[in-house]
Amino acid sequence: MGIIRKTQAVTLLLDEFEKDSNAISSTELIKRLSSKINKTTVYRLLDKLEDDGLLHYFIDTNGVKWFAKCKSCSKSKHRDVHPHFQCTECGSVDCLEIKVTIPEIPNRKINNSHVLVLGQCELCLH
Amino acid sequence: MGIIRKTQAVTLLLDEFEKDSNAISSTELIKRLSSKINKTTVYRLLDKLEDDGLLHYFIDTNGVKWFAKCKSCSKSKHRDVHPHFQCTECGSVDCLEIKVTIPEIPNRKINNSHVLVLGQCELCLH
DNA sequence: ATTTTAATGCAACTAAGTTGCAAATATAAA
DNA sequence: TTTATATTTGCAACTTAGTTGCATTAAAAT
Repeated sequence: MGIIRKTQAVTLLLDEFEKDSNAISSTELIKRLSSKINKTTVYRLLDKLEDDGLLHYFIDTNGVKWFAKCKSCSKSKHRDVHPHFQCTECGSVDCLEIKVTIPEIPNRKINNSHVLVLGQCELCLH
Repeated sequence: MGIIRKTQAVTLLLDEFEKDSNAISSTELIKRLSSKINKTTVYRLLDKLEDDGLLHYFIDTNGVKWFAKCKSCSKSKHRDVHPHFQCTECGSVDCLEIKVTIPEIPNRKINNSHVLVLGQCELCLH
């Protein structure tokens, strides 16, 4: 079940992703919006927006959930096929445009894959 | 800080990984060992054994932490470079022997990468 | 304007994981 | 073999992320 009504909370939440082109963790979002939206609502909206193909998420090596805007997903074809990058210094996360190929595996059917690349981001490199 | 003394708890914990060649989630381990080892100890040992290069872990798309035996890791060179596979039907997880290549990315330094492949395992395929 | 139905806030809850500290136990020393 | 010392363990209490049920609010449809 996705978003049906365009409420204030929906607008406020999506605004955060306009401001910030990187991925945002769910806890960070809850902090940022705490004065305006209840955390329960934030969790529920994130779920729904992910359902609708407007956001996608993935989980980093610490178990933290990160959300980001989808660029070319739809409700039916919602594949966050792109890898994500996390800086081991500042912790920031963003989406990568590169393509990673997973080889076939005998006796298994591959449906999807999640790739998280760890390293130093542009800012922390200098 | 790694394992210094070979206690009963260490033996019991490592036994679980002998019995089960697949990866085991931390919560599953805590359940299995609940009558013999306190959960605090289980968490602490998992940390230490990971430190020592005897176990490695990764996190699945639900945020669940899975541990597995290392085959060729050491304390200094502890890289779980291999991808992991999770069956979307039964939820089981294991280590893959395949090699996945991550291309260079401009303006970033790649240190490591985590690959999780999702699909149907050998058992669930039939 | 009124009705219908989705969305929200709140409080209480669950589950995973952590912390501090006292007691137990493995190892080294005598 | 016993004693000393330092690591490991269990316990209880805590933290933090995320969830649930339900009454209230606010979109949107009539």
